[in-house]
Amino acid sequence: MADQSVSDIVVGRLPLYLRALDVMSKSGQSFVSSHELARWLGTSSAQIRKDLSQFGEFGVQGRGYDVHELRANLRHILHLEREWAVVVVGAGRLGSAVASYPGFAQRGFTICALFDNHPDKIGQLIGNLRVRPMSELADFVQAHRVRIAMIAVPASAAQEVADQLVQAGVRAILNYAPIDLVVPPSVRVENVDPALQLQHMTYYLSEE
Amino acid sequence: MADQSVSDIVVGRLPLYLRALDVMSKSGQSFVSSHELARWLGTSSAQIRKDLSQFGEFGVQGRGYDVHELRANLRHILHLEREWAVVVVGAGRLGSAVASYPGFAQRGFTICALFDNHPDKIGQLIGNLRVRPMSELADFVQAHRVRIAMIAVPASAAQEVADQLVQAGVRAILNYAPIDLVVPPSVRVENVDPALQLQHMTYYLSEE
DNA sequence: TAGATTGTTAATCGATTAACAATC
DNA sequence: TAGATTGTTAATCGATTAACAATC
Repeated sequence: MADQSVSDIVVGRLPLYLRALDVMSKSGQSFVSSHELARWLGTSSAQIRKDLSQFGEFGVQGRGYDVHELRANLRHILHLEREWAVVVVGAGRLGSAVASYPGFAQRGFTICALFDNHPDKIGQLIGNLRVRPMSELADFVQAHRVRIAMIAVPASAAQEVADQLVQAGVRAILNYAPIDLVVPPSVRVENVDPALQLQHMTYYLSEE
Repeated sequence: MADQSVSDIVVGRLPLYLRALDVMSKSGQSFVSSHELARWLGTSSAQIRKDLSQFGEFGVQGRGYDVHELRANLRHILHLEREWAVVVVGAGRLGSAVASYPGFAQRGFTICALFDNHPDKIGQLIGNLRVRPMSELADFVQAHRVRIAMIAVPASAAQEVADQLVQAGVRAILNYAPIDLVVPPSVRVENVDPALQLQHMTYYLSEE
């Protein structure tokens, strides 16, 4: 009922619920029960009801949840009613791909700048962004009040980049470098390392 | 001691330990204590010792763990002593980036084929791979005994691709499409959806 | 030996599940 | 009203942490 302190694990499931609701909404479905949503997502209906109940009473007994309304509520809870500006650091192969990936803009994240420290990269046009030198990073982040950054530099440079981003005011980092960043507790970090996910799965694959 | 049935959450941490050991190994460190590893990874030493103890007794009292030896043990446990062949389905922007990303090969995953069903794409050279038509998928997977696939097609096509992959004998899928795949219990799926991770973090960002 | 760190047990903590009264 | 599904409580389950004897 009150959201005085919701577990991070519950918060992490909300975007998943939202993604499912987006699809249902597009397909014109107007109501959904916790059972149906659970089947869709491969969880349990009890978990969905429990999770949602931490933030309010969004359902209707006997009917389920209004898809459009629940979607709006989740977007509000997750602060997704606004556009978020994001900077990308690293304009190599990975950084370029990340910066041009249309999936971010579709879900409310506008990539507004791309930084690199390599002279050959600076000034290049990637997608519709000109690569900027690292020396402009702090000023840019402050001037545009950017709160979110993605790191796509080699592991050896990632921590230093993270330090600079935090110093400049970034509060959330999506880290593509295969290394554990050290940041103050007020800054969130999420890691993307698909090779790690493959290595998790190979445990279950028998040797040929 | 016995690995009769280790929780998936523990298995998922092993690649993280391995990644840290790779770095330590390269920097020439020969022993590491659970405390040091925990500091490095931002976990607790008790958790590391508990996790590792599920698979054997790898440490030495008073000294810690031999970096090289523990690394070898983890690689063995995770079935990473061999190269794994991987196919990528989807040769769009995302699939191309994924197929050319050198991070997979570095960690033992060889991308050996790239498939797409779009006539314009088929035959194109991406990195050193020629894009193959979907019609060749099943034969290729069977002939080369491929067990791992990555899906990088639009959400609307992902489930059908997954069905074909499973049918052909794939046992582990890394899914880049923003949708929950339905597969038999013998097949593992891991999802990559960075936008979801951003949406998780925005919860903690105050409105401006 | 003295100091350090493991592997493991027991205690704690938190998350998931089951069940059901409330109610649309 | 009868049927369905919520929100919530209590019970279960599992994961993390603390502590320490064993031992290098």
